[in-house]
Amino acid sequence: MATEEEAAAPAREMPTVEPQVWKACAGTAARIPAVGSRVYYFPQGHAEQAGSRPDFSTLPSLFNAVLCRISAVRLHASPDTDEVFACISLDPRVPSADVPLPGYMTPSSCPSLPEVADGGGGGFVSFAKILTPSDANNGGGFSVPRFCADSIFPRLDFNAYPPAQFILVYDVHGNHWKFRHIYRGTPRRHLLTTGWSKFVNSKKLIAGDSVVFMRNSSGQILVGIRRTSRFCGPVDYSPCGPSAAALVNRGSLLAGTEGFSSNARGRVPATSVVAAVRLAGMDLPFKVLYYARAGSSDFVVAAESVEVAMSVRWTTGMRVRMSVETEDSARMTWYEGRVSSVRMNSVDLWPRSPWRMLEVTWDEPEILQNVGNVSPWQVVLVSASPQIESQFSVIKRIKMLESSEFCGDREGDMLFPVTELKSTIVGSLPSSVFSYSVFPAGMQGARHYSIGTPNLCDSIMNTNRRVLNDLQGVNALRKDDVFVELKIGGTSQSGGSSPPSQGGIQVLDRKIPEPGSDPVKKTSTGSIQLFGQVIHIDQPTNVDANRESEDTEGGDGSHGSSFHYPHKQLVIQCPRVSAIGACQ
Amino acid sequence: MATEEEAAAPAREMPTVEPQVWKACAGTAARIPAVGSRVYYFPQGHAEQAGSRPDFSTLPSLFNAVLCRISAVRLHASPDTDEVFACISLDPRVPSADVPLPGYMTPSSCPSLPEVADGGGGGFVSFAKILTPSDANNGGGFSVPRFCADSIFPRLDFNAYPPAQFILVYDVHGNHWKFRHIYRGTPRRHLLTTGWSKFVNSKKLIAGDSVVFMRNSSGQILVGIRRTSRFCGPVDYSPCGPSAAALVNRGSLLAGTEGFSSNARGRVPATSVVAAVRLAGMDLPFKVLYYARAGSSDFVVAAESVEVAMSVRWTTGMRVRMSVETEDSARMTWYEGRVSSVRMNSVDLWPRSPWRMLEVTWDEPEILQNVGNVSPWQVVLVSASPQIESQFSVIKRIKMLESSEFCGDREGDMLFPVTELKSTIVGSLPSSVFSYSVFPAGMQGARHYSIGTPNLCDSIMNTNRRVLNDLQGVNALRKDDVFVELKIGGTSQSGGSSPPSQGGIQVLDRKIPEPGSDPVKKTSTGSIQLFGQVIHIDQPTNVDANRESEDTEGGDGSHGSSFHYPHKQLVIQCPRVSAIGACQ
DNA sequence: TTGTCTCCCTTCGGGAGACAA
DNA sequence: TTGTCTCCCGAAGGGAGACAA
Repeated sequence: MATEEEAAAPAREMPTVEPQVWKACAGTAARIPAVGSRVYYFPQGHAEQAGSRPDFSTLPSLFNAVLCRISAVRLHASPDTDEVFACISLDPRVPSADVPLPGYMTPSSCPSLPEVADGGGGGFVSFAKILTPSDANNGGGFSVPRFCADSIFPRLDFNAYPPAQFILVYDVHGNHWKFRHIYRGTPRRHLLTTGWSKFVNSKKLIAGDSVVFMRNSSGQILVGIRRTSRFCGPVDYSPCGPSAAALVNRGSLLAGTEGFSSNARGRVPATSVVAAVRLAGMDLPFKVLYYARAGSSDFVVAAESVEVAMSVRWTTGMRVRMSVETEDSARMTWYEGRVSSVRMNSVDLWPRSPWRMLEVTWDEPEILQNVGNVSPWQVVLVSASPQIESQFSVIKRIKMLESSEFCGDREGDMLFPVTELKSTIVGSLPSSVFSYSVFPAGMQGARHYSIGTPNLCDSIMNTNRRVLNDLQGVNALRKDDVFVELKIGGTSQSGGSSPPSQGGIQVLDRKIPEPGSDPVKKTSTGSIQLFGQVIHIDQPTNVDANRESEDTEGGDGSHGSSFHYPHKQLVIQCPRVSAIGACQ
Repeated sequence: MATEEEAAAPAREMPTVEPQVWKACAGTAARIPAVGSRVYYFPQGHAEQAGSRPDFSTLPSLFNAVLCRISAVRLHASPDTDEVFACISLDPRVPSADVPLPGYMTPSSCPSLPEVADGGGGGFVSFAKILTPSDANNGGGFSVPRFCADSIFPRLDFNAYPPAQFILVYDVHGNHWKFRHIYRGTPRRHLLTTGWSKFVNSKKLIAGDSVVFMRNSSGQILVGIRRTSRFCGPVDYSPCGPSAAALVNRGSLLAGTEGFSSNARGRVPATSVVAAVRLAGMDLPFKVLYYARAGSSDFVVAAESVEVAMSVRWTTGMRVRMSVETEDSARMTWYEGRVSSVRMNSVDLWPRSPWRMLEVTWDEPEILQNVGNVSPWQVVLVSASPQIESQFSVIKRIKMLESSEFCGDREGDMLFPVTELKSTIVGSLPSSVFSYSVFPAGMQGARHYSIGTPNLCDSIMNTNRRVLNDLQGVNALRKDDVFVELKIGGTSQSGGSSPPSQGGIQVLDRKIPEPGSDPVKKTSTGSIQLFGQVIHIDQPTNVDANRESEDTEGGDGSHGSSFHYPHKQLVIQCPRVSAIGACQ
C-alpha cells in the first residue's frame, strides 16, 4: 500500500546521460578508459579532486597506484550544476589476460565510447561557446555564433519580419527551455532573447562558463553546461549505489545543506576518496567519480599509457610536449617545454610517486601558468637532450647518468632504492616494477632515440603485488623491442606528417579489442604503438591525424567548433613506441 | 593535517536553538515531555507525520504504543524553513521505578523546560503575528501591531521626522536582517518597510504564516517563523546522529534535491518512521523528530496522561472539552462537543488502537472542522451522560452497558476481547492492561461521577510486556480510590474556580518527581490528580488557572500576545483523578 | 488600531539598433 | 562576424497617505 513516492524515493537512481551528449559536454580533454581496459588508479590524483584534504591516517596501508580493470562506467550529469561526470567502477582484482572479464569487450556495457557515426552533419552535432559578459551579465540575450545557428538551430525564415522563431532546447536532465531566436541588428546577427536570461539565472551561469548546444539525430536541440573552474563545492550524489559512495552520504548531506566553503576546488568529498583508497587497498572493487573539468588531471589512467611513460628515465632538460585543451574545450593544442626538475623525494604520504613528478618550464609560461607539475604520461617526450643544439651536452648528460646510477634490473637503484621504499610508512607494500630508463640519443641523431634498451631501473611506483606481477610481462616483451622515429608522424606506417599546429597526433581511434585478447597483449604480438596509437601490423589501420573538420565552418576558426568529435577516447600521450607488459 | 573543512564537515551537528526561542516559535500547543519522564510512543501518530505512508510490512511485529523514557531532547530549527522541531531520544527499556535513570531529574539535561524567569517584561518577550495578505503579498511592508512595537522593538524617537529607525533582527540561525521601522500614515501606525520584502521572499513567507518577534534578555531582537500547514516536503536533516536517522539519509538526500511532492503533509520521511518503529520493537533506544505544528497531534505523550485517559470507558454521548490553540498559537481556547462514536474495530495495522479512537461532534463544528478523530488524552471528560438534562437517558445508558458487557477484570470483554486481540497480525504481542471503565454518574448528580470503581475492563491498548507489568500496579492501587468532583477547579484544594472562557485548567505546573518515585505512584500515596494536575496532599500546591497575563496589552485582546509563556510543559488533558498503574 | 487600497516614483529587466573590434 | 554600448519602454518593486473595518 506504499504510495508511489515511497516506492520511488529510496530506489531513485541517478539518471544517466547519453554518451554523445556527455562527451560533447565534457569537452575534448575528457577521456574515460573503456570498460574492460586496464588502468592505474592514482589515489594522489583522486585526492586532488577532493574539496578538502583527505585524511588517510586511518588506512592500514597506502600506495601510489593500483592496477585495476574498469568494470563499469556510468555517465551522469549533476542535478545542481548540469556538469557531467562519470562514475567509474574499478576492480583491482585484475584477472589474467587469458581469462576475459565478464563484461569485458562488450561494447554495450561500455557507454564511454560513442562511435560517432558519421563525420558530417548527419547525426549528432554540437557547438560550445564560452559565455561573454554580454551573454551572461546583462539583461540582454545571447549572441549566437553564426556557425551554431546554421548547424544546430532550426533554419530561420529570413523572409519573415523580423526573422525570428522560438526554439525548444532540452538540458541534460530532459527539462526544456524555450528561447526566442531572432536574426536582427545592423549588421544582422543571430541572438537568443526571450527566455535566455531565465536560463542564465536558473543555471547560475557566469561569464566564462560555456554552453554546449547540440542537435541529436532526432533533431532535438540540447544544451549542456561546462563551468569555469571557480564555483564548486562538493557535490556528491552518490549515484553509484551503496558501495564506496555510501560511506559518504552523511557528509555530503550536510555539505549540500549550506555553503560549505564554496571556493573548494574539488567536487568529491574527501571521505569518498579515503573510502575508495581503503577498498582498493583491500583488493575490493570500488567506484570513483570523475568530473571532466579543465585543469583536473585524470587519476584513472590507461595502464598502457602509464607503463610506456614510466619506461622513460625522466631527467632534467628533456624537451616535452603536452596537449592542452583550447579555451573552449573544442580542440587540443600542443605546448612545448623543458623538464626543469624531476621529483625524486617523497611528497607527503606518497613516497616516490610518479604523480606530477615532472616540473616543466614551458615555452609559453603565460598560457600554462596554471599548470603545475605534470605526470609523465601527460607529456610527450620530444627530445631527451637538454639542448637540442648541443650534442656535447647530451653526451655529457648521458655519461653523467651512467656513471651515477644508470642501473639494470637489479634491485637497489640509488635514485629510487627499493630498500628505502620498504622503510617508508608504506612499507607493507612491496616495491614495484616499472622499468625506468633513459634511452641514449644519437643513434639516429639527437631527435631520435630508441626504446627498450635493457637498461631498466627499478620503478618509482611502489604499489602492490598486482603491479609486481607485471614485471614478468615487461621482461618477456623485451624481445619485441622496436625502434621508431621520434618525429611526429614520421613512421612509414602513418604516411604523411601531421602539422603540429593542428595538434599533431592526439587521437587514438581506439578499437574495442576482441574478447580474450588484451590491448597491450595485442601490441606485443601483432602491432606497435606510436604515441599511444596502436598500429596493427596485420590489418589496415586508419592512422590519419584526425584533424578537426572545420571545412563547414570556414573563416579563421579562431572560435573553434566541436562540430563533431573525432574518436579520441583514449589519448595516450606517451613518448614513443614501446612494447611492454602483457597484462596478467 | 586535515583542514578545518574536513574536520568540520562530517562532524557538523545541527545547531540547537535556545529553549526560550524554540518555545516561542513552537507556540503554546507544543509540549515536549521532560527528560526522564515516562511517555508513550504511538507509531500511528508518528506515521501521520510522515510525508508518505510508511511501509511497516517489513517489520516483524507492530504495536499500538510503547512505554518509553525520554533520554534526551534536542531543540533545532530547520535550516530551510526556520521551523522549529525537536529531536527526542526515547528509550523503551524503562527501568523500574526504584532505580532512577541517569539524567533523570537533572533539569540541566532537559532543554525542553525553560523556566520562564519572570512574569513581567524583564527577560524574554515574544509576539507572534499571522501574516496578512498585505504583509506577505504586496510589495509593501509589514504592519507592526502596536504591542509588538512597544514591547519588543527599540523605542522610536517620535520627535524625529519621520519617526523611523533601522532595527537589526536575528533569525533562528543567527543570521541578521535589517528592517526599517517607521511610524507613519494617518492614523499613525508602526510599519516595517525597507528590508521586509527581502525577508519575506527569502523565507518564502505567505499570508497565513506567522512571524514571531522576540527580544531576549540581552536586548537582541529575534525573529522566528511558524508556517501554516500547507507548504511541506520532507525535510530531514537527521540532526540526531547516526542511529535511527542514519537509515534515512539516502532517501532524504534525494528528496532534498528536487521537489519530491511538495504538497506532502509530513515533514518526516516515511522510512524514518519505520526505522523508529523497528528499533522500538526491538527494545532499542530510538529517536524521533517532532515538529511542533498546528494540527499535528503529539505522538509522544506523557504516560500519566495516557494512563489516566485510558482509565475511562469511553462511550458515545459523553461530553468532552478539548483545548485548541488560538489561530496565532498564542493561547489555548476550549471547545466542547459530544462523543459521537468510539472506534472499536481495527484501523489498518492498528488493532484496537486508542489513537484517535474518539469521534466528536463539536458544538462549533465550523471552527473545528479540520479536527478529525481525537485520542482520549486530548480531551477532558465533562460529563459521561449523553444528555445532561436527561437523568433518564443516563441511567438507561448505564443499564444498557451493564446488560451488554459491563465486565470486571476477567478476560474476554466483549467489546475488546483479549482472545480476539491475540488473533490479529500482532499476535506476537501480549494483550495489554489499561483499565477501561465507565463510571456511573448520578451519585452526586449528573455532573459528578466517581472513579475507581472495580468495574474495569481490559484495555484496548495491546502493547508489549513493559506495559503488561502495570496490571499489578493497577490492582494494587484500587484501594486508594478517591472521589473527586468533575467540575473544573471545583475541589476543596484548589479553592476558586477558573472561568472556562479563559481556558480553564489547561496548564500543569509540572514538578519533576523525586528519584525513585513515580508521579502516578505518588498519586496513590500522598496526592490526587485533578484534570491531570497532581495535587500533593501533604504540601502546598499552586493550582491557579494560569491565565495569560494580558494586563500589559489591554484592549480587546483580539490579537493575543504570547508576551510570556506560563509553565505548561505537560498539559495533561485527562478527564479526572485516577489512581492506576504504578510503573514498574 | 490595523488591513487594504490606490497612487506614484524608482528600479530593473530586457529588447532594439549603433558601433567598434 | 560578434562583443559591447546606449537607448528606451514596460513591468515590477516598494514607500506613502487615504480610508474603512
